[in-house]
Amino acid sequence: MLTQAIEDYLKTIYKLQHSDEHGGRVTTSVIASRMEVAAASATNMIKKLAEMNLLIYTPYHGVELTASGEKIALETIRHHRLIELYLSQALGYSWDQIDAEADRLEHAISEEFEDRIDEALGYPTVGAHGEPIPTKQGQIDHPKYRRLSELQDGQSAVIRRVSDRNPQMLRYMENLQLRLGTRVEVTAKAPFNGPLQLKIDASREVSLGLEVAGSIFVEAD
Amino acid sequence: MLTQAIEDYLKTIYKLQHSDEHGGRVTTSVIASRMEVAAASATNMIKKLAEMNLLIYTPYHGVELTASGEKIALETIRHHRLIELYLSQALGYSWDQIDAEADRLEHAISEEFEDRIDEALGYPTVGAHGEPIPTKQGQIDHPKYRRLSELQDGQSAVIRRVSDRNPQMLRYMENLQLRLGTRVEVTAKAPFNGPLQLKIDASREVSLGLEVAGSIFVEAD
DNA sequence: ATAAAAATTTAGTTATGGCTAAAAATATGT
DNA sequence: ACATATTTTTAGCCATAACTAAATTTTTAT
Repeated sequence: MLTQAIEDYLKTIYKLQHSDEHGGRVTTSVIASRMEVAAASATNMIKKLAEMNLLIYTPYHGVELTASGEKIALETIRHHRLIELYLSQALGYSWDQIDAEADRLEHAISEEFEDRIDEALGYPTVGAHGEPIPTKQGQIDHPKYRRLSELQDGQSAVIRRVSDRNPQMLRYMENLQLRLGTRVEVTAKAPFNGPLQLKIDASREVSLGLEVAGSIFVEAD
Repeated sequence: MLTQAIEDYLKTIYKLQHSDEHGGRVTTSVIASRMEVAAASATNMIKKLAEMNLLIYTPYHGVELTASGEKIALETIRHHRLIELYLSQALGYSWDQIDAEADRLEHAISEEFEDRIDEALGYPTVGAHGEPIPTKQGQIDHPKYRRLSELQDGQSAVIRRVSDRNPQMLRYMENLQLRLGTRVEVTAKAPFNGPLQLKIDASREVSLGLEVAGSIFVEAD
């Protein structure tokens, strides 16, 4: 049976596998910390998922999803991202509210619901924060955008994705009108990991800390 | 903590208390049968709910919700009926599909979601099958409609509510275009619990079995 | 009134998915 | 290289909510 917990673990593991942060190695502690459970709890679930052939588990060294594990992860992620987009497009939710709501709804909806909101949204390929939405067949691409924080002084770019990890940060970005598709230009970069000066939509100027700039992914010209 | 199971039991008990079928006495076996669990499972949960002061439990004789139990039940029912209506109005679901979907979603949505679909629907007071929607404050009225099966030959009435218990029956009704607000006239009643002859919207004539007619609630002229 | 039937509760088991504490394995620093 | 620190696993426990089988209570029928 596919419980909510199983779907959550697989989703988390998939995202960890495809994030550049951990160098591909997805360990018990990283999973436990993302899931906000004790390491022992993660070990237990990992053993169970290995038993179900949803991932390959090398004790003490980490996990890797199998094809069927990845399939379930992508279905869950598809649900999540379609729901997020629906919440923001159809029900007027703001950027910072959609993730938590979708986290609960993603396990409760049927295929029917998935199909209907997919249709209502016009078969979108990109979610509310700019993440790719896996197809029903489990296809997904991983466009490599640069972090806004990596741009050089004078470079101009368009916002393509934002990290959805921190709701407060999302609210901050929204207040600055940093949205998907917004054009930004780095007009100055302070030294010693200082903030960067940003021109938004060729009009307003703001100063942006590196933590925020590192959570914004852009396509440079 | 309010688990899904607790909400489901309270909702079921509330509905049983307010149905005319069981003469007010809500017993373990009735609850167990509606919840589709073993009687022993129902006993366990009832004891737990009594412990939580959500109902008054007289062993061997049945249960009665307390004010706080009823409040939770009505919140759950409100969620359920708003979701059902949203599924049918905004996403084009048919009568027979909405109950099952809402049964899962009702436990997953936030107050925020409730408020937003309430607004999107224009603050409705009646659900997709004609049931009253409790207010946010927990108010609800119980209009007493007559069953279509109780009408006499020649009587005319308007459909105000249908039972949502049987999806197949709901599909059958939809096929006959028996909807909320539809005018029906009993043109003949066969003896020995036989079917009744019905004129729908002053045009089509159909023969309707008593089981279906008993699941349709009308307001007679 | 009492025996049989039906309903209900009790007792004990199971699966899920958390937890802590202790043991074991791996990684790190000198 | 080896002692120490860190990570991971094992062992054992807890809560939830289901189950079956047996015991008990209530209801029904004679």
